[in-house]
Amino acid sequence: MAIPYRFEVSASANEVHRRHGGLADGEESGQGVTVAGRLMLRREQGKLAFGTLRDWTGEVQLFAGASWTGDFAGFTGLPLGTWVGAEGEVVRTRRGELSVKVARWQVLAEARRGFGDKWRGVSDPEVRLRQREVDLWANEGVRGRMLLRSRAISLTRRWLEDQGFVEVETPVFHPVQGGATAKPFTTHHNALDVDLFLRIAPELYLKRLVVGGFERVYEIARVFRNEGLSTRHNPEFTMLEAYAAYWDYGDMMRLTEELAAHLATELLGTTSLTYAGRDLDLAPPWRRATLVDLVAEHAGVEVDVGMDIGQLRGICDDHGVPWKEHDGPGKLILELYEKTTEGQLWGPVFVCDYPKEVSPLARDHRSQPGMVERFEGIVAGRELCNAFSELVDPDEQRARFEDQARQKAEGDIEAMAVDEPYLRALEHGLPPTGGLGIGMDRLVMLLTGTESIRDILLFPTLRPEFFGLTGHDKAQAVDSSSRSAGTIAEDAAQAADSVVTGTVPPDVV
RNA sequence: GCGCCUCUAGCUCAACGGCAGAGCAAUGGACUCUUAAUCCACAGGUUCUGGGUUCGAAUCCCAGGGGGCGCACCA
Repeated sequence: MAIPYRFEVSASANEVHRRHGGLADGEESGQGVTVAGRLMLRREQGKLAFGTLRDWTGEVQLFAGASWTGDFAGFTGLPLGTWVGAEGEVVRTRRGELSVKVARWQVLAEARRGFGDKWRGVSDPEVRLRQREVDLWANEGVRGRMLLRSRAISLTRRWLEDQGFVEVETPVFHPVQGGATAKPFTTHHNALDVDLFLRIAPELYLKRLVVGGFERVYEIARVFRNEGLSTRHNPEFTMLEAYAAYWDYGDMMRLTEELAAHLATELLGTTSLTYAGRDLDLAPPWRRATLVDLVAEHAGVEVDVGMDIGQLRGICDDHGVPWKEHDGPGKLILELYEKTTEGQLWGPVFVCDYPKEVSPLARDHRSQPGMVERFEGIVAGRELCNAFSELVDPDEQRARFEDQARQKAEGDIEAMAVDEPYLRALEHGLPPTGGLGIGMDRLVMLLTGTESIRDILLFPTLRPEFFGLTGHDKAQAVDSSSRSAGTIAEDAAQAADSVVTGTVPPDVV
């Protein structure tokens, strides 16, 4: 059977429904269409056969009959999952299902592997995550969720551009670790013979662009952090960073809440969400509260960066918060907040004003000594964003970097290094600037109601497959060390045969 | 890294110390309005691996492997 090189589609499943939704039961439209997609279900009835064709806009029924369909026998023998192109008149069956009455059809791709249980789908995480192409067909809602992510990113770009922001691309390879405190991945460039870090944040390059006159700039940056995996962490993730000259962190709070509300309204039609079984309303304005006030509220204790270190350690002990000898007052207060308060905040809430000690890139607070103008947006007990009035003073920045470098020398691999090119840029003058970083994956999790980051990443980071094997197959292959390599390769081919599937209502987005 | 849970047919799952099963998929057949179509027939297994206990192990124990969740680190 010859597979064509192209196929002319005149209507998507969704378009067929839109154009012909008014047909009465048993009525024929008199209009022909060609449609294409995967055959997901098949119902045979003697000399009639019904098939459910799915494309990425939805589903439409194929209605075949021995008296009007070419190669009717072949049609009834199509394995589920086959890509089919079909041509025929749009009709509504007597039982009320809008259908393409198939005159001619052809296979556009064979499905040598099935999609498993057509009703229950596939639940094995190994298959769902490693073979996302299978998951997308087999499990309801997966494709719609992934498409929603795509639309969220697209809407974010459009919205920021409407606010006068310009998108840029800055280097992924960084010679100096900076812009955040995190463990980097390292690599090496041979021709230059230099070690490089994969970026943990685009922050410093973006602020250099503000120095260069890009007054409102943003990047949707894939960043990399060499840390653990969890339902909320993937080693590579997507961070939106935006910087606006002449703005402070208060302006950035407004930008954040307006963006989140805009996305929710556009994608879901409302800012009132349900997440993890609880109500969540993203409508602005979000609550603003200082970090120390929230600690007082949730831990029942008043703290201040001016307090005696011994007293703060005692408070940490009282709340079961471990501390280290070299932790200063600011670090202790942050630890206390993170252990006792952050997870309790359902939000959305802007937690404002952090200790200077733990914020090397944020500007001194205009009225609170020892604090900086920084906020984190907390939603559902998690950090959604982090933003500041940016530190613009090169001397102060150098002192903060040197303090970071000291911590690095003491063994803190997450601490920043002194970034001389960045300091040189600051010496050219960074105007007052507001900066913001939003974890886009977490924002999409909120919008899709998913509680695992892997549910909104098409291909999350996983342990690599071995010879195409996973799980116990791999164990067996390794165990059978007496076998030849060829045998293992054959086993791999068989093991890869695990297939999958299910039914899926139309996930029209 | 530590703790808990889990691994049975292509998929989803039963059997919980006594003959390893069902639904779906696949295969063969019946059926001119189906909707997870239905009906009949047929086929499908190293119960993750290795060891142990037992008259007898998918089941209990030990070790290893894969996966999940939680903790820690972090966004």
